[in-house]
Amino acid sequence: MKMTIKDIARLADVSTATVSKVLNGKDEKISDRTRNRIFALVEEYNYVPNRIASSLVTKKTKTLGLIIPNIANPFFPEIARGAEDLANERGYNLILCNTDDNLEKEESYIDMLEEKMVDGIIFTASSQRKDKLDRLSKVSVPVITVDREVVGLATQGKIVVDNVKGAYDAVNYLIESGYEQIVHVTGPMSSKPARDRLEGLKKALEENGLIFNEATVYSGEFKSEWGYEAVKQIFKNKVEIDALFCGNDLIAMGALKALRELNLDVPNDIGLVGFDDIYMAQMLEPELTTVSQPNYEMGYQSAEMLIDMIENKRKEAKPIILDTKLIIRRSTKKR
Amino acid sequence: MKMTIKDIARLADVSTATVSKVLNGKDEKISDRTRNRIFALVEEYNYVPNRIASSLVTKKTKTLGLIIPNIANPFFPEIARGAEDLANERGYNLILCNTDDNLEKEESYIDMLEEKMVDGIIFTASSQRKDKLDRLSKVSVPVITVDREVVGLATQGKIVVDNVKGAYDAVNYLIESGYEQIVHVTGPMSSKPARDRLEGLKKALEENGLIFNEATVYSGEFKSEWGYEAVKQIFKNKVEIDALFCGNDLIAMGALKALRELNLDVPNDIGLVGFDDIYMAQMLEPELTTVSQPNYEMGYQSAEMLIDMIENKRKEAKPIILDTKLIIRRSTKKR
DNA sequence: GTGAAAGCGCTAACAG
DNA sequence: CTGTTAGCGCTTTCAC
Repeated sequence: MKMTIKDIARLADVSTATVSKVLNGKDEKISDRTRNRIFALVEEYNYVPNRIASSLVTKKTKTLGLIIPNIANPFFPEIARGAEDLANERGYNLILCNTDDNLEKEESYIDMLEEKMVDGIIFTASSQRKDKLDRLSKVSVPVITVDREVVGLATQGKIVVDNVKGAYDAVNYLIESGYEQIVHVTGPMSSKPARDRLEGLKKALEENGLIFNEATVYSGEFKSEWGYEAVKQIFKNKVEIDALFCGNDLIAMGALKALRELNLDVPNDIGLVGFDDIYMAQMLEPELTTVSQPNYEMGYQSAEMLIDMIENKRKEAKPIILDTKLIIRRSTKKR
Repeated sequence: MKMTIKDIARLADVSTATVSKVLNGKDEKISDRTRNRIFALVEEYNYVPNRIASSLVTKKTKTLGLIIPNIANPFFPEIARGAEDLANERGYNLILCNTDDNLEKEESYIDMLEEKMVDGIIFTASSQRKDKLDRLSKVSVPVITVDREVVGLATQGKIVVDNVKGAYDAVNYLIESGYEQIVHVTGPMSSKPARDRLEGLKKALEENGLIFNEATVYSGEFKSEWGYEAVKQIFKNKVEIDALFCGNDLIAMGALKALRELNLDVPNDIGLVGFDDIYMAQMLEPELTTVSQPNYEMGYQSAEMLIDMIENKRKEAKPIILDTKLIIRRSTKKR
């Protein structure tokens, strides 16, 4: 039978208030005798406090929502793990929500999370269109946006990576290595990271006196299938291209597969660079040169920022911009 | 300001009981007029019901716990995704817990989940030792164990994969292909899947008239690092070996890397087979022959079984044993 | 059709 | 040092 605080109180011959104080460590003025008696009873009867009941009065659930497009996408597990680790350290739990980049699912999860009275939400948005996301601006708990920021959502916390610089570094490195005809295969331009990475690419080209050509950008999805398809498409016609800068590692993986089928050697015929440094990147043959994103760190810091906001340890949430790092492996070489 | 059911009741000039009924669809005998009035108010004032409060009375949280070793391990995201999908379909949420195969963390998460009154738990255990897991047998909600069963935990639901058969098929195929000196690099023997896969290996050897030799089993961890290290270890001495059957794909990936460094060709010098068919397997060079596990399905079915149990739609939970499938790719060949 | 009232299990003043 | 009391926001009989 399930024990309640009342049962323990009765058995210990004290009031529920006393038990509550002891259990919550607010027991400076409780005698050791009763404290010990209570703990013994709790142990003996295997009493488990009902946090639902206490949440109802404290208005804190110690639960956060984590809204991401898809945990099965290798980009997100590290973020989730980082967030969960920090949350756990601070005594919070995480509710996992997969949206498939679908606005309706996003809104429905936000509703559920609010109903369950989560203390805050970590959110990787599918869309940048503020108007579509006005549901988000009505949320009554703190929200941290991670990776893909929601433009126009001013009041909330934000953790992003410097995608412009990351792409700039990568392309710069390609050019320095002697690659000259760089094609960019990337995700949808509705996504901020895709736009930022494109911007970094342009900047690097310009600074090196190369002209940017719209036609060298293949925008599709952040998936390996798209990388594969794009490469097949690109090489259907005779083209002059010696390097592929991919919007993320999944695209690069698909591209690599297609290049192999086309009997093109990486890095000798074509230099290949990805973005993200997912675990897989180092397992490819050749190992993939890529731009590493601190995913675990992003998750960890987003949870930290969020909990700080919840507990008022941080008044104003200024955006955190994390640095990327170019990881040079064997899919590129000096020529 | 946050609306409560009282506010809506007052505004609609009805009792909270009526509002509650309408909101929960128990409104057969409520007039359309009041029903509509209530819905209008809910809309207008953006009323969000407090599920914490209702959980307190209904004793249902519509929340499940998902306890896994590590979401960053590529084996688990698919399971998590499957479980979350079904949960979402049925109106449940999932709390994510990473244990790192650590018993203490497992117990602490179980405690947290019970305190938060989850309706059930999906659990991938780190250990098979029943005695150490007696915390689990005291849990007051339904538990489904996935992938790694907890021996001796009779009353609960169970979803596993036929690891014996999976391994048997793989090794049988290796032998049929002409490989004869098969070494097994696998995870810890404290894990049931590792033991079962070893059993399948033995069975296949025996049936083919080959003798099994303890010394050909390298038991370590289910990680790529171990696969790498094991191969280096194996080839330190002159050895006769023409195939590597790995306990999982991560191990196979590490092994592949080491083999490459040793200038051994896969599949010509060495045939390589993994287990799991994680997404990465098809991206390797050569693409990895492996035993596919229905991970998404496992997650999905475990959540389904669990929710059925919670809602009494399933009285007794008989174990579900899912089939594996040998996926032949280019890391093995007929010789 | 609808409402009054009791209570879910806990915390938080405040009083003593 | 400890207990009394009054809720938290909701659901659920049962009565009208």
